[in-house]
Amino acid sequence: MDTTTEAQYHLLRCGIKPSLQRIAIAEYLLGNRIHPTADDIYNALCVKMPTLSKTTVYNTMRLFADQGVVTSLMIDDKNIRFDIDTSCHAHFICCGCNKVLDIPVDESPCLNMKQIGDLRITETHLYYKGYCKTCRSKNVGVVCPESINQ
Amino acid sequence: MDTTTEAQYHLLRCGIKPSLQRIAIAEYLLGNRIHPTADDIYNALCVKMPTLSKTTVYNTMRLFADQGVVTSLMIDDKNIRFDIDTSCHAHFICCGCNKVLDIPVDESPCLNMKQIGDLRITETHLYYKGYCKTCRSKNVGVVCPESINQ
DNA sequence: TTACTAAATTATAATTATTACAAATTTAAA
DNA sequence: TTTAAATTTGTAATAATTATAATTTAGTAA
Repeated sequence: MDTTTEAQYHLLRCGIKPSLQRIAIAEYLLGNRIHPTADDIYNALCVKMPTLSKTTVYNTMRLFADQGVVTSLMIDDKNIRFDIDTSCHAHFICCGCNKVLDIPVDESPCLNMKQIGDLRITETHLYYKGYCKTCRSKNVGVVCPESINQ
Repeated sequence: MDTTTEAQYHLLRCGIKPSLQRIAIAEYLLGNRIHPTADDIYNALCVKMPTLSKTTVYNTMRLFADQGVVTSLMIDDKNIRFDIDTSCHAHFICCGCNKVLDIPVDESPCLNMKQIGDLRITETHLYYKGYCKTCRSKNVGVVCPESINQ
C-alpha cells in the first residue's frame, strides 16, 4: 500500500471524507514527523498543488484536531504545531533552532489523569524547553531561553 | 509590610530596578493569582495609572520572564499568560470558561529532568486541558475541546 | 445526462497578539 | 546644572489565525 492510500485510509478510519487536499496534508504529516506549523504544511504542499489555499490548511487542521487525527501543540509561542502521532509522549523544543522532538515518557501517574478533583481532563501536554547538543556547541543557550527566543 | 513594598522587594531580590510601573505590575501579579495575560494586566492597571502603555506591560513581562520573576505559560493558544509562582506545579485550563488553575504535582521524575540524552532542559511545563465543574453543569464540554475553544 | 443541493475549497479582508522603532520622559551620575 | 543612560510611551509594523462570501467540486435525484 503506497503512502497516499495509507493517508486515505487513515482519514477514513477517523471519519473524515478524504478529499485530495486532505489526503495530501495527511500524507505530508505521516511522512514528515517534524511537528510542522500550518505555514510549513502550506509551503511544502503548494509546490505540487499550486491551487492549495492557506485557509484550506487551517480549516483542515482544525478538522483533523477535532476528529483526533492530530494533536495541536502549544510548545512554540509563535505558532501552533501539529503532531499526527497522538499516542502518549512528551515534546522538547530547542530554543536555539526551534526544532521540536518527541520524548518518550515512562508510565507516569500525572500523565494519565482523567479527573483532578472537580476537573475533567481531556488532554495532557508535557513540554520541555531547552537546548539541543548542536545549539549548545554553537554557544547558543548560555542565557535564559526567554530572551533568545525572540 | 504593605503589598507595594513587598512587590518592590520582590523585584530587588530578582535584580530588577523597581520603577513605579514595574512595582505596580508585580503588585498586581502577587495579588491576583489568575495567570493573567498582558492585556489583563494592562486593563487592570490603566484605571489607576492612566499613562501606562501596553508596550510597557509587554516590555516588563519580557524582563520579568528573563529574570525569573514569572513563568510564561503557553497553555492558552491565543495569549501568553504569566504566573508569578515559579515553583514546580502544573496548570489546568478550562476550555469552557478559559480559567487557568494551579495543580499541585507529586514528586514526578519526568518533571525534574535537567538532561534528556543530549538535550539540556531549562523549563518543564505540564498542562491539562478539560472542563471545570461549573462548565460541565452548563453542558459545555460534551464535545471535543478543540472545537469549543474558538 | 441534467438539474439541484450540499460540501469543500479558495481568495480576500479582518482581527488580534505581539514586536519594532523612535521620540519623550524620567532617573542617575558627574 | 548638565549630561548620559535607562525607562516609558505612542505609533506603526508584523504575522498568525479567523471570518466571510464567492467559487468550485462532488453527490444525488429526476
